Order: sequence, then C-alpha cells, then structure tokens
Amino acid sequence: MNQKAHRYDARFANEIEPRWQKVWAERKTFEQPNPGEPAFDAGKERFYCLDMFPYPSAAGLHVGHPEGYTATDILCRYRRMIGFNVLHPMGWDAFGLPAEQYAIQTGVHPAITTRQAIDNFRRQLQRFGFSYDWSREFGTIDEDYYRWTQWIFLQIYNAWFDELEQRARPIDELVSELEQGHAAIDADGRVLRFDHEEVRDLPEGARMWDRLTAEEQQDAVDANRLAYVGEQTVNWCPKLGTALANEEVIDGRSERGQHPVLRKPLRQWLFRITAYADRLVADLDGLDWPESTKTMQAEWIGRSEGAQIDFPLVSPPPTAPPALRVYTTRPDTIFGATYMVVAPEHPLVDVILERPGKRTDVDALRAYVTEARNRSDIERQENKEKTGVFTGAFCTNPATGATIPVWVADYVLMGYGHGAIMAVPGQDQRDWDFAKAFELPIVRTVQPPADFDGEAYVGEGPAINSEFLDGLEVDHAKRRILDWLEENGIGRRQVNYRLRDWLFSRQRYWGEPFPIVWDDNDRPYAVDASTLPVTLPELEDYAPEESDDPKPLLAKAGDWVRTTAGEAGVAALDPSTPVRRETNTMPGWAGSCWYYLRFCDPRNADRLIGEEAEAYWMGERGVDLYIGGAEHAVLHLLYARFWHKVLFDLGHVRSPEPFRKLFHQGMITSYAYQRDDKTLVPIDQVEEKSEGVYVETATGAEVQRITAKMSKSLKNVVNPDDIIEHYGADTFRLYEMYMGPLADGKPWNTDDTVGLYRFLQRAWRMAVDESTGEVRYADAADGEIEKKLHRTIDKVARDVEKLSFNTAIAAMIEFVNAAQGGVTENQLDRFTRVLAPFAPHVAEEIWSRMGRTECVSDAAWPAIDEAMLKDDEVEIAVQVKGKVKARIRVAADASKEELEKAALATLEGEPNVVKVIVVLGRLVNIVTR
RNA sequence: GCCGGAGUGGCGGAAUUGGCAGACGCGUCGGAUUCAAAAUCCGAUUCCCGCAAGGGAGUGUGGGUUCGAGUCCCACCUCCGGUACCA
Repeated sequence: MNQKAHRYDARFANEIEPRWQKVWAERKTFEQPNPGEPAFDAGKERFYCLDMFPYPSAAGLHVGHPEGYTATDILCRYRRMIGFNVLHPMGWDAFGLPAEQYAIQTGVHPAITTRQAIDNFRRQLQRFGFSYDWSREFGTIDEDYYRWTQWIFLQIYNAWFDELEQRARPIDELVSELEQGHAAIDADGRVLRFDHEEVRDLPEGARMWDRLTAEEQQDAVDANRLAYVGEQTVNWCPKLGTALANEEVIDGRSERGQHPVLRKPLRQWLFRITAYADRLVADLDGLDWPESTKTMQAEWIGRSEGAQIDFPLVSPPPTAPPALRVYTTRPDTIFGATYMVVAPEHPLVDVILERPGKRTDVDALRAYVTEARNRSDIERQENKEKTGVFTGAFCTNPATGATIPVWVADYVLMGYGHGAIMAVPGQDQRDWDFAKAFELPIVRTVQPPADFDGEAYVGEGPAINSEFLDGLEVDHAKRRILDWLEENGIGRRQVNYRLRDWLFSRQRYWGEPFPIVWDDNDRPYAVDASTLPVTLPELEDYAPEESDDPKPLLAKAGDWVRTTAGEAGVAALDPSTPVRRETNTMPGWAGSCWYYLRFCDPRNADRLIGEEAEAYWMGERGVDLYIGGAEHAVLHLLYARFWHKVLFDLGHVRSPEPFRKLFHQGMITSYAYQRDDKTLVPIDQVEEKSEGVYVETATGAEVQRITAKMSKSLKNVVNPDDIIEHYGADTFRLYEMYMGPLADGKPWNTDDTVGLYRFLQRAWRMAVDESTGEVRYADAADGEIEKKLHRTIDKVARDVEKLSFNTAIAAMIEFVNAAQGGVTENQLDRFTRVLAPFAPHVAEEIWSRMGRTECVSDAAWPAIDEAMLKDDEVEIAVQVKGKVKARIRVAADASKEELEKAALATLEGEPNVVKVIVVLGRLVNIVTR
C-alpha cells in the first residue's frame, strides 16, 4: 500500500496550483515595472499583449473566456523566458446595460452586484494561473478611471475636425481661424475652410465670422464640435428605455436582449465619427488584422463615390428649396431617370402637405408617411414589397429636360445620402420593381448583352438613349457626365459613407455621467477638467419605465441635477449661475475605448497616461498583439480606433492606430441535440442508445447530434470551475489549447480532457518517482531522446510564435511518450522550461523538486543545437507514377544520382522508365510507360 | 441576394505550403495488473475484399493542370460567420 502516494491526480493538482499562484503573487513574479522605475530593464524589447477585458456578469466565466486568455498567457510566459519586457494586464469592463438589468431583476444596486461579479471573475481567472500583472488591475467603474474617460470626452468636445487638414484640432483654433477669415460658416452652420487666405466666392448662405451675432458665433462653434448635440432619427428601444447606436441594432432588434427597436427623432449627443470615415478606411491597410474584420469595418463605413445632383422642382412652393438634391453612384444613367423618390421623413413631404399641388392626394400622402414613419425596422424588413404614394410634385430631369413625378416610398432611407433618389429602373432592380408596381416608364441607358434576359441591368456595357454619352462604357460615361454636371452647376462629385455619426448618449443609470451642464438658455457648458470626475449619484430607484418617451434616469436625482456653475466646476460662468447637469450617461463602449492606454500607467493621478509609459508601451505601432472575439469587429474595435485617432490628432498619443496586430479566437461551441423538425432538445434529456445513435429519453425518438452555441436553455454550458475541480487548471489550459487551431470554432467535449490529464500524469511520472515523490534522473543521456528534445524545443518555440498551440502540445506529448524510460537531470531541466508556459503549476512543482529555488517562470527558454535537428539517415519513398511502391533508407545528404540509383534498384523486372523525378531527402518518382 | 471562412477516419484534428494522407488526443477492440472494479500500463485501430500474404479505394461532388493535388484552376453542393432596399 501507499506505493503510488505521489501520483499526479486531481487532488494533487488542486493542492499545488493555488500554492504556486500564491508564490507568484508573493514574489511579484509577473509584475512588470514601467520605464523610469528602478526595477525596469531598459535593455529588453517590449511586448504589449492585450486580452479583451471581460464584462463581469453574475454567471461567472464561461469556457470561452479562458480560451483567448490561455493563448496570450502561453505566449507572454514564453516571451518573458526569451527576454522581453511583457505587459500583460487584466481589468473589468463594468459599466453598461446588462449589469443594470441584472440589478433591476435582483433589486440590488448595480454597484454592489458588479463588484461581486468582479470578485468572482478575478477569483476564477486567478485560479487558471494566468501571468497577469494584477498590480495594474482596474475597472471602468473606478472613479480614478472614469475620471479620465470623462476627460477624453472633454477633449473630443473641445475639438473640431479641420476638413482641409483632415485632422482634429482644438476648438480655440477654430475660433481663431474664423476670426482671421480663413474660414466661414455655411448655410447649414458647418465650418467652411478656405485653402487660400483670400476668400473668393462665398457660397450662398455662407457668412464670415464678423457677420454673426455673439449667439450665432457660439452656436456655430457648438455645431462644429466633434461631440455635439443633434436632432436625429435614432434607434429607440422602449424595452431598454434608451436610444442605441446603429452598431447596437441587429436585424431591427437590440444587440443586448433582442428587443424591438423603433426609429424616433431625438436630441442626443453624437460623435462626429463620420469626419474620420476616410482615415478609418485608409488606415486599415497597414494593420495586421484578420482580413475578414478589415472587410467588415470597411463595409460598415461603406465609402462610395458618386455625385450629388440637383433636380429642379417644377413650380415649387415658396417654402421649398428650388431643387431636389439626390445622391447617386450612377450619374451616367441620368438619362434613364424617369421619376424621383423621397424618403417618408424627407422635409419636402411636410412642405407638400402644407401646400399641396393640384395632383396631390393629401389624405393618401399623409396616411402613407404617418404609417411609414411609425413602422419599426423589423416590420420594414419583413415586408420588402414596394409601396409608395405620388406626392403631386414634379421635377425636371436636367439631362433630358423631361418633367418627371416625385414619389414618396419607404425603400428610400432618410439616413443615407440626401434621403432622395433619382430612380433609374433600367439599371436598378429596386427602381425596376417600384416602376413595375406603379406603372412608371422604364428607359434602358446601358445596352445589356444579347443573351440578357433579366430585369434591371447593372453590368458593363455601352450607353444608349443618352445623347452625348451614347456608346461610352460605364466608367467613361461617368467621367463625362460628371464633368458636364459640374460645368453646368447642376451637380458635383461626392464621396458618401454608410457610416453615421455615433450616437453616444444613453438614458440609463449605470454609465459614466457627462461632464456637461446646461444653463437656462439650454446652452451646454463643459465642466472644468480639474474638477473631474463628475461622480455618478446614488439613486434609490433606477428601474426604467417602459416608455415611448426617453426619460433619462438621472433626472430622478433632482438634487444632483440642479446645481450651480460654481459647484459643478464650470469656470466659464459666474459661480452662482443656476445650471442643470446632463442626465444622459455614456454607453458601455466608452470605458473600453481607451483602457489599453490606462494599463500602461494605471495609477497616474495627473495624466491619463504618462509620456514615458506611452512612448515605451504604445510607441508608434500601438499594442503588439490584441486577442479577443470577432463579435467586436465593428463595435468596440471601430469606436476605439476613432477615440485613438482623436487623441493622436490632439497630441496625446504617438501611434495613429491603437492595435497593430489583432487576432480572434474561435468560438467554443458545445454538442446539442436536434429533432427531425430542427427543434433542439436539452442535453440532459438525451441518451446515447448505441454508438453514434442518440435518442430523446422521454419519447425514445432518435435525435441528431449537432454543434451549437452554449446556452442555458440547451443545458450544454460547461462551467470551468467543474473542470478544474475534476482535473486541475493545467489540464484545462492544455485541453482548450489542444482542441484545434485557435482561430477556429471548436466543439467542447469533456471526454477529451482526459487525454491531456494523462499527458500530465506521464510527464510527472517521467520526472518523479511516484512512490517516494523524489525526482528521478537517468544516468546517461540517450542519443535519440536528446535529439528529440532539441526538436521539441524548436517546434514548440516556432509553434507558440505562430499561435499554433495544438501542434506545440502534440510535440510535447510525443516527447514524453518517447521518454517514459527517464531523462537526465539536464534534459528534465530543459523539458520543464518548455512545459512551463503551458502547464505552469506542474512545471513549477517539478522544478522545485529538482532543487531549484527560483521559479521556472523566471527561467530562460532552453537553447537548441541546430546540428541536433538534422538526421544522418532518412527514409524516402519510391513512387511509380505517383504511387508509393517502396521505402528506402538513405544517407540524409545523399545526392540526386545516389537516390535515383537506389530507387531504381527497388524495381522488379524490366520497367520502361521514361523519367525520374528526385526530391532530395523526400522521394523519388519513377515515370514508366 | 451579396461578402468572408470551412468541408480530411466513429469524433477533435495533423500534413514543413505541390512531394510518403491520417501526426497527436478521444473513443473502440485486445492484453497486462487486480479477488473485483476504478485508475494505470502495453498493443491494435481510414474503409472494402481476404484466415493470411496481399490487393483495391480514399481528403464534400464533377472536371482540369502536373511526373505527382488534401494543397493550384474551373463549375457545383453543404455548413458556419457577417450583412442586407445604403441609391
């Protein structure tokens, strides 16, 4: 008995793992000093490796979290061993809707539930033995942190975008540009920058600074800030009680909670992200990001080149502009524009309703636009039948001179272009469908190929029915008509984007308050940066009212809202001036837009990031490696790039992009069971009747095994705590990395974890005598084992750099399988270092039993001897017409002639050899007739 | 519909990028150990025919390039992710 008292098992793993975690914490093994601090080693290269920080929920970690975190942990531990300064931080993305909703459900304040969730997440993450520098930990809800989130908001608020220089500049510089006459304010209130000091033709409605009243000057400045208040049709979610950004609405439903979303005009805080559209697209080029993500961002921004064209209105009412302005990417088809369409929200509609034309059916028009404006996005998507009403108005087609009708239809969206189109049914399928439904004329202006039997033709071809364009190919025709439009003052070239300005205010409680107050004239004032943070007030009742009208929850905090300029810290006003605080809060994205900067210098009380820390850790290229899920491809990753670019323009960071290299780990799915009608059966209601045959326990009906996202309803969620209890964290880490390529989606299969557990048992047994617990060494090194060890070290190092952890682990398994007879002390020393990044706890335990006093986590990566990677003799294949017929052993450096001779010698009889192909060190292929 | 990505044993996946398909792990089968079981260890395991030696087929389907194709080209099928009246 007691013969195998020192085996590696779950109990043992659960004993040593917390013990080593404590040692690392006590020795501050993974605390990375900053430049300027005494312990900092300036001679080492930096490696800033960032995980997407988690949103701590009450449910705790799921198995998807540790996937990316284990990957970065292995890479960081490896990079430390080869001599990098490694910045590998962790924190909490803790403001946002889900925490507030959970708090409403439980009746406990979100500050309390969020802190509990953070504590639980920290406990779970630490149990994995991740090498985070926990001294840099923070949460976005910490006052020390969101103070700077508010500070950055003020930076954006106090900036404008100079179109001429294509960059953000401080707002003071706008005022001086205007004062010096280098800019004017156009009819829409936007800045008009001049590329010459001399002002030539001021466009209609534009005015110079000195022609504006003081109030108009103030309005003009406010209207040009990068953060501004605007009236916009927004996505309003009654269930969540807040407006949402475009990016947060998926198929007409809220990204969080899948509640229906309506369109509603609201006054909201917006970020002028559209000003950066060009740079956000162009700078994707230099990034080492997955192509799919770059494509998604580029498509989301949706740059298109076309023209804006004015179609004069026929006898317009005096309150209407003289022409209807449209955007088109196909100006070459203008001769085929047989009617116009405006969106239901288009201002012309209201003008017409006030002063209807002779042909206007006022009741029908009013009924249509009222219904269309109230229709939810979901309803819009469900019914794509073309509907619309004739407005009674007419335009002149400036190319043909023809009078054409103006319709209103909901297939034209107010939010894109000018909310109006010229309809060319011959070359646009949507216009074709509409023209067919309402019997409008169709004129083709591009000649389709002879065999074309479709409806609208969108391909290449010569122009027809287009006067001076006839015969020109599409590209040429476009250039020609654009020149004509510009010469005649009818239209001009225009670049358009699908991207809209970012709606930044939420009517929720659990978020950063805006550092803004309003005076009695409803004019906004910034809170002085020195008085930040504007802290979130306590609120007794933060439950939302389900409502069609936005009521920011903070409005309930009356004493907090009503204050004075002096108390609020607004230096621009007399201290006694009564003001109201902004009651909207920032969206959950705010905190994650810049957390990677704060990790570089998390305790800096004077700046959001110290200059020295910023220069070293971020430098000119930004974060070296960022790993996280692909679900953030256009949300967080676009917003963070935008904030970063503003900070870059204003001189706070020196890298134009925040994340040089990005990698998405694949989703871990789980098995699920499906009935013949495709409905899913919870996993605990299914049993395996025979091999590969699964039946529903209750009915005995056969079900199919499929893979699906883990979800509570399918009862196929795997809890990491259970796996650790059963096998230990080292086994868990190895299993997740061994499942398959990091980037791929992979099904979780708990049965497979035992393979990695056995690997650790064998590795342990290779090193330790299981009856005594002492390390054991072979007396002399076996030549083959030594060779294999060199190859293993080499392979693991290469694979880790490629993030190919599954093959790295396979190589270690092969080594341990081959070395069950035992290894020398020196060999064990090297193997333990190789194992350490993957299974750090068991590696430390072996290391310490070898008598080492330092941590293996602090050891250097073992060196290899290149000569040991080569074989003296290799086996090569002999093929006849591509089929392997024999294998021969030859010297590794055998010449082409030697190989050919040896290969031909294996052939029997008298083959008719036509040709022999020799691939050195690999194979010989003999071609016979 | 459009844009990405992927289809390899019973399962998860390897394959130095055009050079011996199936590394490694799970499972299964056989054996050892055990009073027995668990655990562990050893061996076998792509499929088909065959007692065997051996033979044949084989990387979603069909075609092509090549001495040679999982890998390259063309057409198609299926699955996953994204997106959708963006003029």
